[in-house]
Amino acid sequence: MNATIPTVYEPEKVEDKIYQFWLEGNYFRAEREKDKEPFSMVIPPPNVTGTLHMGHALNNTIQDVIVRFKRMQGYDTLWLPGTDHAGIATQNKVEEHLQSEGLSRHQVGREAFLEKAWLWKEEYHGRIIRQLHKLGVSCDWSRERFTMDEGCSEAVREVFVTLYERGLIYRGNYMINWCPRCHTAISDIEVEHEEKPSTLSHIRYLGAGWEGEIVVATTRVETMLGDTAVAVHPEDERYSGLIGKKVHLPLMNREIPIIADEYVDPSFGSGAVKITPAHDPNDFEIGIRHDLEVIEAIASDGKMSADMGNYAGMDRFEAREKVLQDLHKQGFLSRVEEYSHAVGHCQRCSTEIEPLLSLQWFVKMSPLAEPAVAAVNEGLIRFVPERFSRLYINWMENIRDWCISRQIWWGHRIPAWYCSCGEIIVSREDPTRCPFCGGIELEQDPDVLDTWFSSALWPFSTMGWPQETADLQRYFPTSVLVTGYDIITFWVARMIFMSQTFMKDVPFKDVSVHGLVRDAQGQKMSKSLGNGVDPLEVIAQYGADTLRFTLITGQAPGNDQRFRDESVEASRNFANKIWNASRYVLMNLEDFNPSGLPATLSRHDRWILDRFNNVARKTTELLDQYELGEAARTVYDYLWGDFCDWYIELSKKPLQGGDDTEKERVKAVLYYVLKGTLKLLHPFMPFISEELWQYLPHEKGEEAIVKAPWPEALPRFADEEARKEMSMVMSVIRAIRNLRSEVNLSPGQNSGIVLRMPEDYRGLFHQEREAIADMSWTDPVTIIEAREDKPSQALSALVDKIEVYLPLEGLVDLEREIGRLEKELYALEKDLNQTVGKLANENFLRRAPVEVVHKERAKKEEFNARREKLLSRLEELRGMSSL
RNA sequence: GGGGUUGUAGCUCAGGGGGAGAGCGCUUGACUCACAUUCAAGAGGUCGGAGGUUCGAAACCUCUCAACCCCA
Repeated sequence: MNATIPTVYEPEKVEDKIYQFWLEGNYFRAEREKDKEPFSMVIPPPNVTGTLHMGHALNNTIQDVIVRFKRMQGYDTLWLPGTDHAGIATQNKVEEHLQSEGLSRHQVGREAFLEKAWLWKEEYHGRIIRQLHKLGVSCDWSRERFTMDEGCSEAVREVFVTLYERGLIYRGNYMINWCPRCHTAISDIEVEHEEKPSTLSHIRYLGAGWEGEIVVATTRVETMLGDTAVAVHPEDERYSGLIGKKVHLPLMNREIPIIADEYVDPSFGSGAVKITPAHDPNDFEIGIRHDLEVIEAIASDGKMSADMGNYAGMDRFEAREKVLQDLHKQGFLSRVEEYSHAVGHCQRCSTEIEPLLSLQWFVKMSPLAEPAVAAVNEGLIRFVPERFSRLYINWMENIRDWCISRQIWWGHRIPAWYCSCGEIIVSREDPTRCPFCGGIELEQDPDVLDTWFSSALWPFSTMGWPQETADLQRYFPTSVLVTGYDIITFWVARMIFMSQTFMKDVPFKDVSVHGLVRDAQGQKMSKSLGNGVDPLEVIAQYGADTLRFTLITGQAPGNDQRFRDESVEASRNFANKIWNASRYVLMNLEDFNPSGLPATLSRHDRWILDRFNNVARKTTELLDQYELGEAARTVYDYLWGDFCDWYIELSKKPLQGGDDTEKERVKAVLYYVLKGTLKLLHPFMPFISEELWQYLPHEKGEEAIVKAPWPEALPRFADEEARKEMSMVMSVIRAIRNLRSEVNLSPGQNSGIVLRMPEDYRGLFHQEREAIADMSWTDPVTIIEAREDKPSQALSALVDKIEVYLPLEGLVDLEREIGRLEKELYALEKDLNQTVGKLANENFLRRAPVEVVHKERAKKEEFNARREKLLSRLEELRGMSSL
């Protein structure tokens, strides 16, 4: 059977089969096991708009690593999956689709449109779930949720009504960000600001009833049609006499007042600002303070409104040009200059947003923000890395009310009804008659809620709230949330205050924040640039484990990473390395019955067990700290460097030529270490580790690695002696290889080697003679004592107090050898001087920790010894060359 | 304007108060019975710049330059 294992790992033949095996075994199912500690997470629900991108792949891989680790550690784990209805984004997609059939949503009608949207959702939902399966994530699919399913919708309704009852949701006429293309209001954070070249136009407003003029500057000329004041700073002496007087508004034939407000920056431009309360958030605030008239110059379709005279019905950008021309013609344009300023764009469709006055629903934020800030300040919630808590707090402390109504159809419809008597009814049940007047002519608000409103409830709505469920009892609050820094304000912040309000608790204890996946050039992956790498294609070509390992090792907590083909190949090679290391072990494990480790172990065995011990401890610590990249690299280095390059190589001789006890011993160690290593690897590379696990002989209760117990560092395997001795032996082997390569000896070309060393090293090296010979392709290895003669013609090296000689009668290029040794001496003396300098410093001796001083002394001694040996060797060679 | 991140080998990046690291690339040698998706050896860096703290700084602090990001 083992002979049938291919020499190259073929993920495509393994992954689907293994995932099926896990699903059938119900390994991902959270069982509310009372005897275990709970560990829970909710997935950041992917949008049902499209397909999984690299960011999803990273986010979900991180979560999967964490949850698999915890599951193996014996926690009662729940990872709850689901998807998000993504209001505006999905609606746009469905509308686009309709458009391709020549239809608009208004032609189709609300009901039919929603039917289409649900069909869309079904299709893309299925696609996304299949993609997550491909990634290998271990979610509890029996608990999958959707933000618009019945339960989540009930939660949304409950929250809306309760907040309304508490006066925390209100309807008001306020300045909102309007997307003329999506035809809906959007919240402040859905606006993306982009610096753009533009022009700053200076317009002359002539005094009305007084001589003179005031010049105001604006980038949005067309809004002047809606101006209702000119503002100056109250202490600006230039204008002190004019406050309260009026100016004539050009083109519109209106007179508007000159007002004084602290908001005005007197150092900017002329120090006078035109005020358009209907089209600028700051102007709106000033309008309220001064009780200014509000004139809407631009309508919600992005065209000039009906009472804008000549400009009525004109597109806002067209109107800008026209107004500018007219001002110029009539002599009101003082000058126009180049200017760069930030323009708001719709996050979903990139249309320039228009600040508009509108009747919308809002969540009153200040009472909610305060405890939400406190939760982080008091450490109830911990951001990892810590710096993201500052970002969160900064945002929360400057928060404005949250506009939650959206003028679209796809989403949770606002549970508010308007009665002909003028009253508003907000209710948990759909009302049939008005409780105020008894009337039955009720009309539900046509708008739906911001998608993030339902996402904000995700950690508890998915567990059954508002019902009191066993899952809530058991798994809430969740243990950790894994998310990208780009949605801390959108999502994380809102979950925190909603959870505090309705669950009287934080939604999660830790927030593990990761960065973005960029392309190889460091640019953000985006559809418009076409530089996105499809995770599914990477999986198809290299396998899911490879993709996962690439994403995890490329990652430093909270930092962006670049996705490069070279890294993918490195991970693929690593997977192959694991595969072949396991093949080697399996090939040697025929007729092997696991029965624990033997009592007597060789130095090599003790060494690899010590190494494994260390790696298990370090990996566990790093995973506990969400340092996934470091953890993965730790396993990589150990598996490739220690296990493959050294232990496996060292095991070959005993397995081929050793006696039965020796063979059994090495097999037992190989089996033990490989099993442990596969376990350490499993969270990162679940498929290959499970596949190989299935090939290994099983002990009872070990039928799947998913459920195998996480390796712990065992004190009895800590072995400093083996560590030290092997380190010396390995250094000698490296030194020999080095010497041989100096003279281009290939492994096939045998050579003897002579090791000269002090008496107390001899025991160790006699025991390791064979290993040294095998690992450095030399034979015989001769060990002599310090007082014995060394070979006359040889290359030499020094390891600690051991002299290594590669005898090469008549073949030594003396000049070259002298040059090599001189170079070594030079480097050595540099180190030595540094150490000597330190030790000559009294402050160092007095203040540095004792261990450091000891270490420095030992270094000096070692360097000196090496230096002396090098010098005498050089002298000798120079003597020979002068002959 | 406010806040943040990054700057370490040719490239991409880890690391981090006490002897500069990895992968890829490059040079040399090897089809060595797990693996050429491999093995062995090597070259390559005053750790962006300047001050400071310290016995000791590439690491901590301040300033500075550069690139990027978020918020107003």
